[in-house]
Amino acid sequence: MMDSEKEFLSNYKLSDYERPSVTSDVAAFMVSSGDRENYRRNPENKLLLLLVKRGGHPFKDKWALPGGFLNKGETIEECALREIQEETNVLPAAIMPVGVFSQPGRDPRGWIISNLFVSVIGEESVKQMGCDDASDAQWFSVSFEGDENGVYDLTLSYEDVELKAVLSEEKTRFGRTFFRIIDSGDLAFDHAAMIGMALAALRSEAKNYDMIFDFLPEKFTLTAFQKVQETIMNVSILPANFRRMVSCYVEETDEYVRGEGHRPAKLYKRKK
Amino acid sequence: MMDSEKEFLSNYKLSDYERPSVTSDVAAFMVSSGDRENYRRNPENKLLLLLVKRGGHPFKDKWALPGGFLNKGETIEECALREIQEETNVLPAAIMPVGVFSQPGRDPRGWIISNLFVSVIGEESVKQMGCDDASDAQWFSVSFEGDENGVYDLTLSYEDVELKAVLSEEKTRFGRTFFRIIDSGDLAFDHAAMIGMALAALRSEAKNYDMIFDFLPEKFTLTAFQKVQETIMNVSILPANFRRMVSCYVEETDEYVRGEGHRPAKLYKRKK
DNA sequence: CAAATAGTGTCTCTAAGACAATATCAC
DNA sequence: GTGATATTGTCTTAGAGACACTATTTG
Repeated sequence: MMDSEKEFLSNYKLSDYERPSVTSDVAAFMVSSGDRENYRRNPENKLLLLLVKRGGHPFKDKWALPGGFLNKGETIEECALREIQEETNVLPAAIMPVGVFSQPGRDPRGWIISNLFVSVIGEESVKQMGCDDASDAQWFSVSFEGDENGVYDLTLSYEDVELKAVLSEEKTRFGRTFFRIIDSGDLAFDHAAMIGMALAALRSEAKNYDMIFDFLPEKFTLTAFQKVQETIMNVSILPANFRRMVSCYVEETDEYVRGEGHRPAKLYKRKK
Repeated sequence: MMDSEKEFLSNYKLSDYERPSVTSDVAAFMVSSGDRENYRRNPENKLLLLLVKRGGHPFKDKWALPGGFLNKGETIEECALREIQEETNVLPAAIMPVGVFSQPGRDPRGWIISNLFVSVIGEESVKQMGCDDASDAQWFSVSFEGDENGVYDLTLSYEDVELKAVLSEEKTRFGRTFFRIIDSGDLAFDHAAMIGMALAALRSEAKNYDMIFDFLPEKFTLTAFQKVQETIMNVSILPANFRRMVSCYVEETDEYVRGEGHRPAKLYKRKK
């Protein structure tokens, strides 16, 4: 007879059942300001996603989201932060949970459940760390557009590497969107579907402006702010309206950006 | 030397690392129409949550969300649906993922990660299955209100059982809300925090109207629709405005509800 | 008729989109 | 001055909240 909880727990064994391995994978995004085509024109922005080239089987030489196995004593969030720091040397300010992937057979190595996160990294912090072109981790520029039937083309490109995947958008009864893989391209595992969900989560979150600050340095112009928003959402916004909408989230500084070949822009910072 | 992926996988072993146990837990909600205080007055609604009384250690005789361990070969969603069906004999139309709880030490039995889902069950289907008062599974009526400091009182009551927990609302950098337990009341594990998150997810989702239909029978009056919405969101809405807002989600039938002591109401059904 | 809910019409206010106009710099 | 961005002002429109009003039934 075991009466006390203490006694019960000291005799308790979890190990009779088979257990899955658990991973955290991260879709880390960055917005980079590209080159300017003209000395006085503002640069175009690109949305970048970090991928790592797999060195071993399975999916050897294919590209995958960074991630790794959960260690005992850490949360899945800590695991995600650790993995992204190992790849980039940057510790992101925050990560956002996107979903759990537990479909049997999704990983040929066995029973593996993956927790997907989105993280946002500022261009500044990545530049400081330098970028090793020979590394197996690279930032790919993202293009993700859907047609009226919910078929999305995902194109990821970095120098002469171009990964193309095709996804089909599905809705759950609760209105959540997820993606079914039509063509995985050269992406490992079910990571094409993960990237789709991560992009959808990123775009939906970007409406709140709050997360946009993670892409920006401490002080920024409203135009830079707007370009980041437009790049993520893949839309264009009239400057007058954008300024009105974000006015309650930012406050002026007394600094300006000069020497750009046109009217100087006031620098703002996040309010509160 | 292993060159082929096939060869690699046939030799691959996942079992060298310790692995966590994984569960799916479900916050199953129902809206019941209570008694009417007056022969011609419409009944008040109550939001109900299904809890099970724990028969064994740990947390023996405390109340918990229904849930159980993930089996090999099923997704966490299938596991959640299976668990809710085992407890209620009802298979919900849909479940919604809410979050993953992986804090070390959250379960005294060991390393256990829990996937939380919300499900919505129609009053009709529960009534059909009958309700066993001697069962260890019971529907508790929910009260969940916060003050201006983000401190929430969660009260769950069923007959003479009253569970009271206190939670503090926290925001992640990405604007997600979660809850820290101040006082767990008589709820097992970290389930008080889970219930808080489930309620927040339910309320946020209820804004879309879509999920409200899962609480309703196939044909319903607009007033019934509105009461469900008001019960979940804990707000009150002017009928004229509510009708305007939902008009695009419903379509008329030619049936009426008569004999209620006042003007008959037209029955509607979900559009498309 | 009284009590209650069912259902409609319309005023106002606000937030977002469109667009015009002005301001200011580097060259 | 020219070419570019920065910044402001205002018209319009869509949607939500408030509220007054009418309609219909049962006891």
